[in-house]
Amino acid sequence: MKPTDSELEILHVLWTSGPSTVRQVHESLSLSRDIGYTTALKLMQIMYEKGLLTREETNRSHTYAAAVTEEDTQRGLVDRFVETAFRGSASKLVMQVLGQHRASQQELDEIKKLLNQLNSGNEPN
Amino acid sequence: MKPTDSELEILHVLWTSGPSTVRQVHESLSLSRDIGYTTALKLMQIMYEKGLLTREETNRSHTYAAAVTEEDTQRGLVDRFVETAFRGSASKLVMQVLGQHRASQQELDEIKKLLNQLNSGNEPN
DNA sequence: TTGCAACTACGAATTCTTTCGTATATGTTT
DNA sequence: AAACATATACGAAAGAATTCGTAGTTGCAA
Repeated sequence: MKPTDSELEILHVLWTSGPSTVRQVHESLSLSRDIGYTTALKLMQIMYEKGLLTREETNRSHTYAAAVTEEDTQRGLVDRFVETAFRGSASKLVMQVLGQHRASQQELDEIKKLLNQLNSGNEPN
Repeated sequence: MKPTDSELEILHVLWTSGPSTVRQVHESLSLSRDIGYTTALKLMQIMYEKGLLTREETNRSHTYAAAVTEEDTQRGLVDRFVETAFRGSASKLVMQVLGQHRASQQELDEIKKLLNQLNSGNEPN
């Protein structure tokens, strides 16, 4: 259920580029790190067996696609992360992230808007 | 550098309870899951070798303490997590967390306050 | 002082992830 | 058709994490 880091890399390519062949995924991965073609192949085969990917088998080559959505996957990862790293305290995680990473004004505004929605019924800040 | 999940469990006990013997840590871990005494011992020995724990050796038993702070550790974990799970987008992570976990009014207020600080110089929301 | 209880050290099995080499099949080009 | 490029499948090695059994030491109690 929980994708490993390598698996996440592959999922990201597929989420971003849509259904792809091993070659395409491998080329994409190669941009950011050293990885052999058969390594990528093997990873994708295993992910297929695990149900993380679907694939369409043409004669010549297979076309793989993500079997899980980015949203669902991130939700699961966040749950796990809040639990293991912050002992369940989501707000501590949020504080930590906000304190430590630059966000654009627009992003901050979006977060504020969301907060206000979660907040509806209380006097504005 | 990156503690595993098991190592985080142990660090949490030490952060919470302060310096402890293997027995004390083991008892604490036993509350939440099945784990043998020598398993806890081995984990702590390895963490000591890795530099994650310090220890004081009395004749009879050793007293272990966390060699890293909770803050520093969480900072590192967050960095890694933002990178692997959210491709570097901290604000997406924040949105996801806020949307998916209940936070108390007080926590929401704290987050707002922090946002306003990050924001100083702009018209209030 | 003899023996029991509690402790450490260590080796080893298991499982998971990542990696790649090699064998083999299949199109394509000359 | 022969040779070449490109696919897949598969086995296996290497490294990390987790688990626990066993051996051996040490303090304490009867």
